[in-house]
Amino acid sequence: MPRAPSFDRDDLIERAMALFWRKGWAGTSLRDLEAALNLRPGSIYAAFGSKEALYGLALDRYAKSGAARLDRLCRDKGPLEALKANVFAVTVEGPDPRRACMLAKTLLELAPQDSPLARQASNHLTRAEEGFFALFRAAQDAGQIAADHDPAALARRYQSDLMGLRVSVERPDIDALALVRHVADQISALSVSQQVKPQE
Amino acid sequence: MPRAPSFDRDDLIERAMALFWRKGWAGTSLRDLEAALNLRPGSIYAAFGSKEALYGLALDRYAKSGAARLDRLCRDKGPLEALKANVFAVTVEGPDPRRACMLAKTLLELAPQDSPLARQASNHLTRAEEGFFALFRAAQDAGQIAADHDPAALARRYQSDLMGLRVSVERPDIDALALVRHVADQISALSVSQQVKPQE
DNA sequence: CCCTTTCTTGAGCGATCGTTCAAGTATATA
DNA sequence: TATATACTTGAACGATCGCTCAAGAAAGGG
Repeated sequence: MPRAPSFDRDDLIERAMALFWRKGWAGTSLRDLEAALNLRPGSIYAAFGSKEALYGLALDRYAKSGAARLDRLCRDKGPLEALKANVFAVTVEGPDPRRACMLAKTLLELAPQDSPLARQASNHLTRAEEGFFALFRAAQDAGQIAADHDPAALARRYQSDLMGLRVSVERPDIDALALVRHVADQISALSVSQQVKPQE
Repeated sequence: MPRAPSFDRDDLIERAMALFWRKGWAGTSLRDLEAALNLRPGSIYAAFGSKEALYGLALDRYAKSGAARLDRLCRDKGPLEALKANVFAVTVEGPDPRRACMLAKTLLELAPQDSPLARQASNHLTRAEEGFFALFRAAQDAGQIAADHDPAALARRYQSDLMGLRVSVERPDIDALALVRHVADQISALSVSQQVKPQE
């Protein structure tokens, strides 16, 4: 049993994720990956099989780290404050701010060509929405959100708002903080009953 | 002065726009364009100069048609109802529903590589936001929106919400109508004073 | 009619894409 | 130390990319 691989597989996926996230699927060439991973093409294909498979692993890694961040925030601050803090975390704070969601970018780029990666991204988004739902329901159970709000609707809306925010903050000429605060304040406003009923 | 071009330039740009919008910049090859425009490469380059120049014309066309739709809605329904109707028009109704905004797709795909097309898309988004601002202010002047709302903040937020919605509705497995209604209802709720002040 | 001017064609350019694989290199076991 | 078994390398493959250009086709003016 000779010769172990000289690289750390997790570290490679992490670096591939950063590259794919920033430059997109078509914008990232195998040559780019070779440089970022410091690996020759043969090694990349031996380790991951294809560019598509590596992208899939990067997607999984991205989704997992997002869920982990939300869990951490919830343990520290409780459900409602976690949802609020998460908005700031993915837009104006943190190590990777001002970047659109990788799942959204994947969906927009690859859904038109029916790529399995688009379905994978959509599945991750569904699971993320379920996570938001759990937090909104917990917040409601704790009395932090008025009883006449629907946690499922809030979760759907929260995710949509987050994606819109994260597209917006990629623009160079926008007041990101003001926009993010506007969304965060609306989450705080959920503590009181909604003002206007949905129209028939 | 012999031989006029056998094609309608506006029609070509329209068809190129539809293709670029759906498949993106990198996802649309010159071969795809040749087929969609029924033109050989020489003619395309004689007429437009480059793939990039044609994409730029498609972006302008896209932005212009969006502004025209909003103007039309405003004439028919007044400012606030136009903003509401526009949400439905670009998501669940119309001839091109369930498609993300072409400006947003351009921004996400090309901003990382500092393409002039990304700047062009961002400029169009800024002008669209100014259009939203004008309508929110008009609605406020007409008494349709409570006085303590800031039209600039509403316009910024409206655009962000719209981009989020339009990413969301590209997903196959989402209740688009419920989500869109949630956003539209919130616009209706602007008629009453905001409940919670922004935190310091 | 011919001539001039413009538009149209499509073969094919160099570059780059994702990918393969035979050859070389390094390490644990015997 | 010798051998077996991986891991690593990088040249190069066929396909496709955006794009060019010389040659052919079409239409008004004489």
